[in-house]
Amino acid sequence: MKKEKTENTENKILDAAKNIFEVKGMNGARMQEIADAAGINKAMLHYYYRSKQLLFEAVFKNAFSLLAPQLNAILNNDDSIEEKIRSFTHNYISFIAKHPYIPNFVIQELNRNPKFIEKIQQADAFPSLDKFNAQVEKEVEDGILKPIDGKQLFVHIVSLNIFPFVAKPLIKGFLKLDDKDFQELLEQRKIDVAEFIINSIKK
Amino acid sequence: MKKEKTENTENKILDAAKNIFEVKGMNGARMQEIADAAGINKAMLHYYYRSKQLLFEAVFKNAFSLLAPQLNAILNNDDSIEEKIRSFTHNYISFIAKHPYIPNFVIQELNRNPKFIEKIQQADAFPSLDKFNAQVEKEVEDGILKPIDGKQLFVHIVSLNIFPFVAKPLIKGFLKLDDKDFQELLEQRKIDVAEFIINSIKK
DNA sequence: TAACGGTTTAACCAAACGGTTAACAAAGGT
DNA sequence: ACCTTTGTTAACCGTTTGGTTAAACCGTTA
Repeated sequence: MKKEKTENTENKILDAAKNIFEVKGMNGARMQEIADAAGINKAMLHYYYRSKQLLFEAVFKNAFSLLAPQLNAILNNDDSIEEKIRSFTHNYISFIAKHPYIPNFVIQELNRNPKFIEKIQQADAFPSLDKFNAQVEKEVEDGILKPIDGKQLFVHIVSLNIFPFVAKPLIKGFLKLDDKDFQELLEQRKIDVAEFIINSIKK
Repeated sequence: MKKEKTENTENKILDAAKNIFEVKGMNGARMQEIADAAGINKAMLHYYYRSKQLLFEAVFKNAFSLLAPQLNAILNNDDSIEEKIRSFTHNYISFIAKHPYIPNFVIQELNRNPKFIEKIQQADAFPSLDKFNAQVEKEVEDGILKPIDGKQLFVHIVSLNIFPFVAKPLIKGFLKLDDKDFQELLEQRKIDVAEFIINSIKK
């Protein structure tokens, strides 16, 4: 039937485009390459998405919308800061292991065109730090945490969790690790990173 | 005189290429753009560097050779771990503020072509972690530090220091900061990051 | 001053690129 | 049966790309 065909082709395109764009970026990706990966004619890309730019934006928004809920989870639930750090660290590293190209893709493309973040900021699920900041402030007052700024703590958390994925070749090089060693390092970090953070901030 | 002219042109090319490549990457940069920025004819690029690839590699090695000594400083001097963390954090953030495009450039291009790191590993000044690891082990034994793996500590340190530069647009977006706010956040991190790490690992 | 070498330029080239077109096929409605 | 809409293809198009070429430029030297 028509409808099924349509959805199939559209999804095949988006899926192929995702794989190519996430690895090669906007500048490195070729429309012909995406068409080949999707097993269709190049003209179909334009039929469904009009231009490379629009196809790319569709892929980018998809990738970003996978990332955002992970952050929202830590920012807006009712756990204590300590629990949030533990669960986020564990979940995030597991999540990225399933989507290894997303962090680098998002960061690379946001650096290429920083205005993208403004477009996305207006979207529904864009994470807000307000609750997290207030919660840190309260736990500091209550004597649960040592004095610390919520924003800096947030940057600490995302840095420790995301950077190893973004800088994988660099870290593999410095530490002289093969792929297996690196995987084990990440596995160990699911525990170590949370301990490391909590160790530092808890009274 | 001939020699001076040569050096001038060669340097003008390398300088222009650096500015363009570091911002746009290998795929985003255009030879014509580099020639324009250098104020010379496009053919000169090929006269001096033969191909885009070779010009790019010259730029990349230059950038990497600025980064490496920063790491060697922390890894191979005779300070205590605590002193190393303090000086590295302070110096590194200052250093990158002067060369803001380098971390992202190096990481982006290493992800595009992970084999680059192998070429560079054979170079003279490539940092080695051996001394740092041994030192961490010793300070743990001596009861100065809580038990921690040197490799993980190293990843913690570089993550906390480098990631904010790489993910600048992302962090600006999440924290709703303008450029001035972000600059202040980085300035504050020169102190906060070292405190944060030491807080966690010192007995 | 004429010949030489390294340097620089304008013009050119083939390939690759994103995008368009026109014709055709398949499906649905009437 | 016929027309309309939607989906698909091959061939094509203009532009941009990295790279080349042949000739000119210019200080040096014999």
